Amino acid sequence: MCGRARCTLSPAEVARAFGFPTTSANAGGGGDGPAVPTLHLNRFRPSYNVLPGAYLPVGAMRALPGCAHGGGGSDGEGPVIQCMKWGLVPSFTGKAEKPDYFRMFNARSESVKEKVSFRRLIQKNRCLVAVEGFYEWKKNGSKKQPYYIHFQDHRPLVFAALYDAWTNSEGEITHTFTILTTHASTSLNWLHG
DNA sequence: CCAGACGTTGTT
DNA sequence: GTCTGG
DNA sequence: CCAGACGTTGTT
DNA sequence: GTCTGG
Repeated sequence: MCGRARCTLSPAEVARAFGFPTTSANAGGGGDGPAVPTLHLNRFRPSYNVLPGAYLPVGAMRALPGCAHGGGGSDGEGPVIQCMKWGLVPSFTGKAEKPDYFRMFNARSESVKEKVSFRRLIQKNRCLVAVEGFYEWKKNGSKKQPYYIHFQDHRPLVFAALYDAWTNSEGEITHTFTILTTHASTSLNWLHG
């Protein structure tokens, strides 16, 4: 499970985590950055306590509708880094509804292909999300203790995710994503009970 | 057919 | 948008 | 997911 | 204990 995370990664670190190219600090003269198109990165607020409803940089392979494959190098295709809100708000959500980012912030990979709300996104709406780590709470009697999960070498974690776009009654488009989960690794089993 | 839901966790 | 329940 | 509230009457 | 809000 993952419902709370830490992300203070720079755009270049995010790009590297996704395996996307970056500009060299030497050549540019102003420090390195993603060498792929970016969108709305200014909306990202680095935080040690990111929760659903907040923006995170997401990596995707953008393909414009109507140019599914074989188009030549238009800027509507290829890798892109875009800010999206954590917590899937499906495109079919009513325009007047209040978006609920907490209802679908995770999708079980074991069942994602069977779930009506997710399966339609698998082919064309995959994306990646990079964070430094995430939090799990352990119940000790009546108390809850948060633990921070991360790699010892500080390599970012890269989650598989699915995204969608929702348009509200004002015509504003909100991009959201859900992080795929899987069974806990054996080294984290102690945290799950 | 139409109406209504569409998810996850972790638990005894 | 797509599946389930009635 | 966690944190915090959890209500009614009758009013400016 | 259970629901709402973030």
